[in-house]
Amino acid sequence: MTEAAPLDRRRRRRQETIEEVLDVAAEVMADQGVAGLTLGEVARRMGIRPPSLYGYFDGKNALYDALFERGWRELLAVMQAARAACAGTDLAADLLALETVFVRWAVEHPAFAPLMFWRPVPGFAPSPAAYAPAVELERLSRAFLAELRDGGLLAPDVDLDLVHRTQTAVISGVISQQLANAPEEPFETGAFTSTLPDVVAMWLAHHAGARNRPSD
Amino acid sequence: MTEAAPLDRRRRRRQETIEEVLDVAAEVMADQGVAGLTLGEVARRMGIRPPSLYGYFDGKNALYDALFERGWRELLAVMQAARAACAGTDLAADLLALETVFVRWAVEHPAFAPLMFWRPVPGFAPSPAAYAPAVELERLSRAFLAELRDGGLLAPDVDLDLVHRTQTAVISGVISQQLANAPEEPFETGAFTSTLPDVVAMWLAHHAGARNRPSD
DNA sequence: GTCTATACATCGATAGAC
DNA sequence: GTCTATCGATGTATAGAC
Repeated sequence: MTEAAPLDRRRRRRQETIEEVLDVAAEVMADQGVAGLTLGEVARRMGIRPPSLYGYFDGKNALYDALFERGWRELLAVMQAARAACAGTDLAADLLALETVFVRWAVEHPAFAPLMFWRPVPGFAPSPAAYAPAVELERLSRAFLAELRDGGLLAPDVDLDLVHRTQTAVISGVISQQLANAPEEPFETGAFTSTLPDVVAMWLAHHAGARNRPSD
Repeated sequence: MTEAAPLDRRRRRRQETIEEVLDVAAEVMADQGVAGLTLGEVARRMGIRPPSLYGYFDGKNALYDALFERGWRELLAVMQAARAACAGTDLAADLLALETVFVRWAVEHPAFAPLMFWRPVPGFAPSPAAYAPAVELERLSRAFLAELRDGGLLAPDVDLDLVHRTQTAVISGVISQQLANAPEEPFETGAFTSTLPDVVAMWLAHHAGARNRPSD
């Protein structure tokens, strides 16, 4: 009682501080860009000195790694919730809804998205642990593609690997163009995010089985 | 004779030095990433001191600006040459050929592409002059879209603005995914660049007029 | 254990000598 | 046109107070 409890409190407090560092670091990235993150600015906003941060993160790249993992973990949670909320009666509508959630999260988190989808930080490569939620989300995405195939929306003999690559390409294209050319536009009226229904429809039609083509 | 000639030589030599700075800066970006460019490294590789660079470029952002313009100017020249080489007898083949040239240049210039298509440098925004070749290339691209429409490959009442946005989105998506996930893969066998025929076909089919749909 | 204080190297940038 | 000298800011790391 006199030993375990304080240790837990100490650990919890340490974890809270770690979360605060990540919160502030995300704010700095939002203001200065991903590559504009500096430990000094994080420490300044927290009211501490830069060396104190080394008690929680082993340098700047470790902080990037934690931010990379947090971003993918949040996006994974959002996508899992959206997947669970799918009605299942209209797979095409579910597909567009899921892609909408994905793109919306990306453009509404412009501080995280470049770190997660591009490689803006020289010398930083995410660790396998930080990659884990991204891998899990890819597994989820591939499972939904199989559902689309089994539901008759994709051709029965479709190459799921090719389909997955074209899907990530067109979706990441919408995100990249919106973030690079008009990051201030909201999702609803964005010049590129507003093309998402078109893009999803063209992707689906291209990989559709014969029974779903307009001519049938 | 004793005045004009030396002045020309001086100007020419100065221009040669400027080009050398850009060459070396491009090498540094290729090695260290776009954000990893430093004036010290450029000066070191040129055998001069960092302050000497200020005689040619007004700071680091001006160097980025010149690199941004040079990249778009090169890409514009490549695209103009490809456009002139088009046979014109098969517009769909010409389209794929042009997009192939575009994507190939991007993935084969990984040092320039992020600077041109993303925003990896905090605090840097390209000047209107540096944007000029990019604007010219967009004009060229829109003109070709009108040709596709007049040639019957796109619907007669197609929204050229929307078509242009979806086109840039899907093409930049292929480039972004290839550069971010497998930058070392060559264009021919890249996991994402190899989907380019699929992506171009799905884009074209989506915006095609009725006479070009498979059912006709 | 956590923090402050401090030192060190490197970066972009400017001023002024030659 | 190039250099030295120098500045402020930054990332990294160590020493030592509490």
